[in-house]
Amino acid sequence: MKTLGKLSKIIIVVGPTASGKTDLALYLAKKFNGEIICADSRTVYKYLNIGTAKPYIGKKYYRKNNIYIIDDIPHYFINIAEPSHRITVAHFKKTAHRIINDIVARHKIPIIVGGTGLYVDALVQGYEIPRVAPDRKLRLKLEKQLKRYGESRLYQGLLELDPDVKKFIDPKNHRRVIRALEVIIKTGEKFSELRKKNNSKYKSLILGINLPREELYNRVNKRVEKMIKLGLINEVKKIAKKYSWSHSAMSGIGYRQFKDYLKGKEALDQAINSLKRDTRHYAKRQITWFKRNKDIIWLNFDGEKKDFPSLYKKAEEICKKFINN
RNA sequence: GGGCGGGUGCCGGAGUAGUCAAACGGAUCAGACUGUAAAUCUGACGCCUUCGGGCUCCGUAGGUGCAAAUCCUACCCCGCCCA
Repeated sequence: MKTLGKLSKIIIVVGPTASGKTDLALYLAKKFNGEIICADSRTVYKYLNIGTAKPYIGKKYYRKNNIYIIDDIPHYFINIAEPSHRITVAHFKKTAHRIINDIVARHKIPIIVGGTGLYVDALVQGYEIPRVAPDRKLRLKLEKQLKRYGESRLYQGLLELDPDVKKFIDPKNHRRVIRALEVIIKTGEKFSELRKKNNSKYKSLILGINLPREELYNRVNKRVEKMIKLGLINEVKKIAKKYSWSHSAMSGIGYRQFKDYLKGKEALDQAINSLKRDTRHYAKRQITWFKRNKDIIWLNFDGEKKDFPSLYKKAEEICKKFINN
């Protein structure tokens, strides 16, 4: 399965939330004639602006069709869905491929910026995602079974169909158990054997921003405060009026933390503290995810010197080499 | 000065003689993850360990008792009330 010919080069910028990915990507895009694709499961949704830290906040931008031109750099995969819809990895992967092809055809460099590790990997590592769209009815049915017969019985059933699942799905992780069953039932094949990787279609350079934990958490806390000042609460109020809390867009950090507050069940500062905490937890999960990817070139941020310029310079150098090679 | 309540692991907070290294929650750390992924889920969390176990521990110091975080005595802190 070798891809013939020259592979297109793409640059990927990853890192935990609030690490400064967005700005670094913008910088690189300007230097290298790039265009940006957001590998982010939340900025895809319209109206969720402040809480998802959309890249255009606080910047000059305009819209052209579905593309956001921020600081003169096109950004894709932003605001393409209503919060009542559900965007999935598969959707991301498909459209990202299309966008990349388009960018490359215009002799520009695609730059993927992403906090959503799964999305990034699906694209870069060529995940072959089982072609089984979520089946609501089936899921409901399985959930009912789970309730009636219990977790261990459902899990045992799953293991009978596909023993290897034991290695990577915990019996308590109902969501994953149900998805595995869904895939197996619909395809008649083993879930564990369907999770495959293709050879990547791209030659990719992955840069990761790494900040000392303490520094990162400080930045997270500060960013939350800033979001509040920018009017996050009003934003959430407005959206909550129109969309149900059960939509997956509303399950995101920055929104669900205000559910109880808006219902008058919780104090505001408590909600804000939860938001900070959940964001920290999220950052940690992202770090865990990216850590295992040995292809990432980590750019270490010096917490004492607070020297972002030299980090940018280093990133720039690495990219230059990559592109000219 | 008098009265009452209380001092438990990083924090909150159970426990009032044996089954207690001490429930539960939070924080923190580590991890899993292929169509909800900013989702969902797991583990560790006094110290040491050849993972069998060993050691230290519930304000401090003594005491009772086979056995104490739990009972007694003194002392030191903290909160509220009376003066």
